[in-house]
Amino acid sequence: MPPATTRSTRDAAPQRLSRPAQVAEAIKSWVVEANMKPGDRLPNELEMIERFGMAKGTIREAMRILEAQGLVKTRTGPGGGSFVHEVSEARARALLGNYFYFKDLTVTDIYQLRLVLEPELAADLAGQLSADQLAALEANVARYVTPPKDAEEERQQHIASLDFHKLLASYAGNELLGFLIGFMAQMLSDLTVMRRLYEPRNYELWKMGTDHQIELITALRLGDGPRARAIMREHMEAAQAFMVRQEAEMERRFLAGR
Amino acid sequence: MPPATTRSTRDAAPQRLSRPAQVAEAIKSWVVEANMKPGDRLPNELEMIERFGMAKGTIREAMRILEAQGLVKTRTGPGGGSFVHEVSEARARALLGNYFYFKDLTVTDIYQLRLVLEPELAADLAGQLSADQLAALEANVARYVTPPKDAEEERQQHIASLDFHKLLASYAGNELLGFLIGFMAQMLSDLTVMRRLYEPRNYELWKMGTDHQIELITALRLGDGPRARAIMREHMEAAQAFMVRQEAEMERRFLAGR
DNA sequence: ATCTATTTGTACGTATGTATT
DNA sequence: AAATACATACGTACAAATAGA
Repeated sequence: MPPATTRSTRDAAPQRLSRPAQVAEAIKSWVVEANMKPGDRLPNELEMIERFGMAKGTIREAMRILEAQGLVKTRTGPGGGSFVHEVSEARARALLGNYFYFKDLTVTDIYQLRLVLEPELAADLAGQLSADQLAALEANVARYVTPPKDAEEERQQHIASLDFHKLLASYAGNELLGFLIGFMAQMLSDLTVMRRLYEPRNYELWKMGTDHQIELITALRLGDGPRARAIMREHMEAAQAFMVRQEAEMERRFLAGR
Repeated sequence: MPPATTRSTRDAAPQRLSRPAQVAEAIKSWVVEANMKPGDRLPNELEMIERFGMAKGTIREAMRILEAQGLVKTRTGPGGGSFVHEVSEARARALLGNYFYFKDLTVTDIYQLRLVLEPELAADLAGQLSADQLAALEANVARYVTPPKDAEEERQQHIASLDFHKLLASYAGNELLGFLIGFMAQMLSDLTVMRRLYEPRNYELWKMGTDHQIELITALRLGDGPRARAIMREHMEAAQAFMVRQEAEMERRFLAGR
């Protein structure tokens, strides 16, 4: 382990960090330099106390910082301790969601991105999915093949249809693209969908949405990239029109992240 | 403040949280429910200790968790304490960067997104920028109007030209789009650009890059959205070809976040 | 099933540091 | 300069969890 004077991964932050934060940064750069992998064990509390020459509480606060960032997990008991941990997607979403909590993202903002990114993903995935993955997509669509009876069911189906996109995102070869699409779907799920429930059930729109997804699965199975892209694009345009009409507002809350 | 039993913003995480984590979550949902804004003050340590009926260390660890997530800042001294804080962009980038630390993002992955997102932003900004903003962009380009003399200068210019995109990102009306473009530029800046320095200075490429940016500024000033989009698209295609040729690898390290 | 060893988790008292008035 | 109001850090004692004998 490097000396406690190792302050930061970069000199970009000239601020005086609190001691726990310094310790946390030191551990981070140690993890990088030692090329530690998820599952690798960090020194235990007592060792840390000795090596850094700091009190127990200070070390514990440092570990909490790393834990909050999703970089370590800690277990009690024999063989316990702190372990390097791969930041989970859920955590990353939550952390990024915190950033946007104070901004006021609109549905329009999100759809501006979905409109170009979702078709991109669809084209990528054409011909790349396993039978299992295609089946999972079909099973998801099955959750909303019947038109909704009431507003509540419509709400649930809307959430479920967003799961379709999360599923696709999880198959992405490009992890950045996959993460973003999953993040946006999560944000939309967390909307107070239809805060004012517009009464006119829109059968046409529901029909179009599910049809798009079914056609999309076919195109993906056949490996027809251009067609998958075009269908997704249409799907997004329809969804956008729907969402914007609802004037749905982003619900301001913090996401949960394990 | 809600009772300490308020565990999480959502019941999505069935895990047993540590007490500090519970306290942190309770405070978060309290901030949301009380609709607190950045700058608002949280109860001080002693009050927290009393309200949650927990020891000082536990409370402090909780505050550290929130601090690590960028949601609060703490000051010592009279009138000090913990304050709600808007998550900074730098912090959000760092936190998201941690997630990708364990994935192996390639330059190709990033460019797949830049290729569609940067032109989108360029089109948005056409006719929207103030004289100051346009001047700032021009000033940035001025940092690399002269061809690089050596590999080191080429590296610096490359970083500087990424700043051009960060600048554009900061002007974005769509905060999600702006954040992403800034994030990607940051990731690229952090690359070990040219780990193997290819010796053939490529004057043509350098020329094309700066010309694109100069033309782009003109299109933005004139409010010609389609043209701005087209130029940026070309710019991205050229940059992608360059980067991929360098076979640049992502440097695995943690970003700094204030 | 019980004990035991290991390691984190919680509690609390005290002293120090820091910024405001 | 001094008093005040806060967080910060330390050290110790004990509680809880978990794996293995």
